[in-house]
Amino acid sequence: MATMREVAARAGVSIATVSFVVNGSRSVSPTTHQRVTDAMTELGYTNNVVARALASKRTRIVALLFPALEERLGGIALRMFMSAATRASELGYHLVLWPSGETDQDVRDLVSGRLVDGVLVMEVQLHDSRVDALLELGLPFVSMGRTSQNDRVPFVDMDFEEAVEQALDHLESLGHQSIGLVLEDFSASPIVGYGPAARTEEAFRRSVARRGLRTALVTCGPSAAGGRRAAHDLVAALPDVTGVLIMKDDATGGLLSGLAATGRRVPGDVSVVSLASSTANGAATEPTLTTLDAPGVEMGRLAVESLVARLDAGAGAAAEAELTQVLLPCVLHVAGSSGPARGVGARG
Amino acid sequence: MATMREVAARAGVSIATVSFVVNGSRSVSPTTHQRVTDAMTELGYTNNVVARALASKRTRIVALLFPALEERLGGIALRMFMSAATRASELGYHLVLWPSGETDQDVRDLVSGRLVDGVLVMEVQLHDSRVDALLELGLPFVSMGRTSQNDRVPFVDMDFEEAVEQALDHLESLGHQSIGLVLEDFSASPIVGYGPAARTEEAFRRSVARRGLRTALVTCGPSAAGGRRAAHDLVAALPDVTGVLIMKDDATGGLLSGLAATGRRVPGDVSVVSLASSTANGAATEPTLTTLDAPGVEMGRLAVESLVARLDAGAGAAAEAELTQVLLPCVLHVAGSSGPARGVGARG
DNA sequence: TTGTACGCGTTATCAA
DNA sequence: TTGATAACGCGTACAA
Repeated sequence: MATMREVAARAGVSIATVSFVVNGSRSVSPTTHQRVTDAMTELGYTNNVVARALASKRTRIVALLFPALEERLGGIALRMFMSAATRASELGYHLVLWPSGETDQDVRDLVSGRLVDGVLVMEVQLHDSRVDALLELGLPFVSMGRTSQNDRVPFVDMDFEEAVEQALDHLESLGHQSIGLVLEDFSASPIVGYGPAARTEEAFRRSVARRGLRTALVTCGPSAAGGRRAAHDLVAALPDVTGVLIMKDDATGGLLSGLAATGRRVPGDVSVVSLASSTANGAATEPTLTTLDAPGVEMGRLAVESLVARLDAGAGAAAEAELTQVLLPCVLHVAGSSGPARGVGARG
Repeated sequence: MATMREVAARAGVSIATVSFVVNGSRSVSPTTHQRVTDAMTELGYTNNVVARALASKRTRIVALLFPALEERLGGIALRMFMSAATRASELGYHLVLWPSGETDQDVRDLVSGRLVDGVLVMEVQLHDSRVDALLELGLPFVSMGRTSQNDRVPFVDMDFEEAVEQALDHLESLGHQSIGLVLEDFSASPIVGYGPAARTEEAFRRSVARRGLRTALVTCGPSAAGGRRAAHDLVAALPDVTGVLIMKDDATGGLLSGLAATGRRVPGDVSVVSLASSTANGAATEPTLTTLDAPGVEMGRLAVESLVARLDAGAGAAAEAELTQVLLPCVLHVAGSSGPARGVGARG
C-alpha cells in the first residue's frame, strides 16, 4: 500500500529513480538500485495500475466482446474465455468481459470509457457491425471468426475447410463413398448465413464434387429429437449412406439413435464424425464419437497474443506490423463411431 | 475524446461544475446545466474511467476468480461467466477474469495492483486458501460455493440439500422405493471432499433414512464408459433399484445405456434424474433427461448484485451491511427419463 | 449555486 | 546516472 513517493523518501532518492527501477526504463547504479529495492520490500510497495494507466495512457486491459443472450455457446466458448484470460494474465494484461448485442452502439459505448487498449470480438458474423465500429474507432482488435470481407481485419478462426477435408479423408480412407452432411437449421433464425455453417457447407460441396462422392445435405433442429429427425431425413435422401458429418453437438446423440431406428448400426453400417466438437463431448455417447476437436483453447490464446503483440509494439510500429490472419486446424480424434465401410475389410 | 476541461471552457463554467453535472454530486441551476450538457454533446464528451478511478479511489471493476486448468467446468460455468458480466455491466461495473491456482499467492499478487474494488470467487472448496487470503486482505468479496466454515463469508451457492429433496420427492411421488445415488469418483483426485458431492451425499443419506428408502451409493468415472460401469455397480449393489439420482453430466448417457444393458428400460423399469444439470443438456439423450437445472445464471447475477451492493454502500456502511448468504434452488424439469415405478399405475 | 485549487500515484520530459 | 517538475483527467474540500 506504499506509494512511490514514500519509497523514494525511504531510499533517499527521487521519485523518478524509483520509477526507473520499477519499470527498468533507465539504468540505475547498482547501489541506488539496491537502496530502492530494499525500501520497496521494507514498505511492501506494489504498483498502482490505475495511476500507471493514467500517466502512461495504457491500461493494459483488453476486452473480450461476447454476444449476450446467446444460448448456443458451449464448452468450447468457455475454454476460449479461460485460455484468453490466462494468456492475457501471463502477458501482463487483464481481460474484461463485455456483453454486447448485435448493435454497434454497445461497442461504441463500451469503448468510449477508454478502459481498454484493445478488443477481442467473439462469434463474429459474416456481416458484423461490431467489426465495422471497431475499424471506424481505430481501436486495435482481433476478430475471432471471419466476416465475409476481411481485407484488413486481423482474425483468428477455425479452419472449417480443412476440417471438412480431414473428415472426408478419414471416411474415404475407410472406404466410404456415400456421405451425408448434417448442419444446424438456421431457417428460423435472424442470422443470415452463419459463418461456420456456411463455410462448412461450401467446403463440403466443393470437396465431394472433386472426390466424386454421393452426398446429401440435411438440416437439423436442436437436441436429440432434431438429430433423430435428421437421421430419417438423411436416409430418405441418401438411402445407401455409410458416412455422416455432423456439426451440431446436442443433436449427435439423437442422430446415432435415429440411425439405429432405421436399422443401421454405428459404426457397423454407418460411420459418424462430429465436426467442431471435442473429445470430451464425444465421450458422452455410445459409441464414443470420432470428432474433429475445435481449437477453442488455441484460438483464445492466439487471439490474445496477436492483440498484445500489436499493443506492445506501440502505436508507431502498429501500422507496419504484419496482419495476422490465422486459421487453426481441428484435431482428428478417431473413436468408436467410425469404421470401415460395409464390404470393406477391417484392414482395408 | 474531449476532456472535462474542454467542456468547461466551451460552456464557460468551471471544471468542477462539469463534474457536478456528470456525477449529479451537486445541484446546478437549470441554465448552467443546459449549457454544460450542450457543450458535452457538441464536443462528444465521454468520461475517462481511469482518471475517475484514480481520483475517486474506486475503479468500478470487479474480478471473477476462476480455477485455471480446471477441465471439469462446463456449460453452467459459462452461463455464470456471462450472466455475471452482463449484470455487472448493467450496474455500471466491469468484470475481469482472473485465473488462479489453488495457492493464495495468486490472489495476493492480483489484488496488489489495486485494479478491482471487489472479487467473486468461483469453485470455492471446503478448504480454500483464496478465501482466507481475501478475508485477510480485507477486500470485499463474494464466494460462489461454500467453505466448511463460512461464519462471516458472504456466499451464493446451489442448494444441494434442497435439490436432493426435490429429486426424491419426485421419485417417491412416482412410487419409487429403491433409489441409487451416483456421484463422481474423487478418490484419485487431489481434492479432499468436493463440496457439491459431499453435500449431496450427506443430504441423500439423511433424507433416505428419514424416508425409509432402500438405497445404494456408487461412484462414477468420467464419460459414457464411467456411467455404464456405474450402472452395473448400482444394480449389483441394489438389484431392485427403480430410481437413480446422478450428478455427473458426461456419464449420464452411459448410465442410460448401462441400465439398458442389464435389461432395464428407462423410464419403464428405472427412472433417472440428473442433478445440477440443465434442460439443454438433458435434451441430448434419449429418452430426454428429467433434470434439476443448476441455477448458474442466477448465481452469477446474484453474486454480482451482492458484491456491488456492498461496494456502492461505501466503506462506512459496509460493516453494518447484512451478510448475504444465499442458497439458490435448482429447478425440476420433468422429461422422459422418469416415470411411475413398476407396478404403480400411470395415474398413481 | 459556482469557482479555485489541491490531491490521486505514475510516467515522461528536461536539466543537471 | 539522477532529480525536479509538468502532465494525465477527474473528484472534492473549501471558499466565494
